Amino acid sequence: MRIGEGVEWGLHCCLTLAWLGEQPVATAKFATLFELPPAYLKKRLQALVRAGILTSTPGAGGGFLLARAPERITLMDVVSALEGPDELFRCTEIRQNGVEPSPEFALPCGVATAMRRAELAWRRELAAQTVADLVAAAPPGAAARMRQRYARLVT
Amino acid sequence: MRIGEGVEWGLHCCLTLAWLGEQPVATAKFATLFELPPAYLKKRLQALVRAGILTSTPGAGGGFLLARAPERITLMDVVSALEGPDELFRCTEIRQNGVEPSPEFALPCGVATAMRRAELAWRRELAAQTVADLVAAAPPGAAARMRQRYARLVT
DNA sequence: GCTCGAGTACTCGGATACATGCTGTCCGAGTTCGCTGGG
DNA sequence: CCCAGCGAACTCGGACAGCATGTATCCGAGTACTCGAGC
Repeated sequence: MRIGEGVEWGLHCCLTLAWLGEQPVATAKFATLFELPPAYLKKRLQALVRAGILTSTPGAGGGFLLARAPERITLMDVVSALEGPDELFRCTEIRQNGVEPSPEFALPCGVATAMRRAELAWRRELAAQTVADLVAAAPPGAAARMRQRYARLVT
Repeated sequence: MRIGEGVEWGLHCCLTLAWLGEQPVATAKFATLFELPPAYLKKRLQALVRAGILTSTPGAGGGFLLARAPERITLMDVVSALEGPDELFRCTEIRQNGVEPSPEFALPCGVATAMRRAELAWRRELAAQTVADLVAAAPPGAAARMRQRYARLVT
């Protein structure tokens, strides 16, 4: 029960893209910025492209770009894109094992319902926060510092 | 990002123990009831013992028992006992990589804060529900059916 | 008939293998930029 | 001086290994019950 690193990477990349503005950022740039394995980072960013969160432009000067405004990218979007649409808790209906079918089982499993209630609270909270909120919550000047850091990187 | 099966097993076992009352239930009984691998199920139940949720009595006629009243066993207890105390989202502070230390980093990471907020909502919802709530939410007669099912098993 | 004892069967407990999925890496297809030659 | 064409470098994209965690299993230590012999 541990969320993959890709989520942290993806969120920081989205936040960086929001800070930098319109210019495409290549995988290698992100990998250098955060000291991450370039090939695997690219794999995760491609998942964000498939989910419609990022757009990718090939060729020299290409890279990744936010597919839509930061206000319209929720943390839920990023998490479900990188971790899959599956739920944390998967009910295998063990209550029905070893016993003949019963009309009682038409009702949803109480254990699953309880677990799903908690999971729903998690997803709701994730969906309520956007990349724009991350931008707003960052300390003042953070965007400028990242832009400078990025510019120095190109040199 | 998938919760282990042990959580589902553990919750159903706790619920069953609450239904059955005071009599200890051995691993083999649970395994037969739910058609689960006995050895592995035992391993998971032992984790619940270590967490102080169940008590175990060795010897013939032994088995597992709830360590305290169902009202005092929350889903959070069971989940953290079986999945470990670690958090879903682990911040590795990649924001600090590849750049000299800065006073900005004294502030908590915004990405981690956002993720933790969602995770806190999840844990809060888990802590708000108890095994007693599962008992109350079950359809009427479920406890009696389980008792009968268990009695038939002993035969 | 009652008590004591050893034996037996059953239980938990921890140490040991296997499988799935996350992590990490590689090479190939396509596109853009820059340079060069000609008009 | 301007333009077209070619080459090269850079980019993404998907297919291929390695490792860690979760899953599954086995054997050993300890305890309660049971049966039998002795009193």
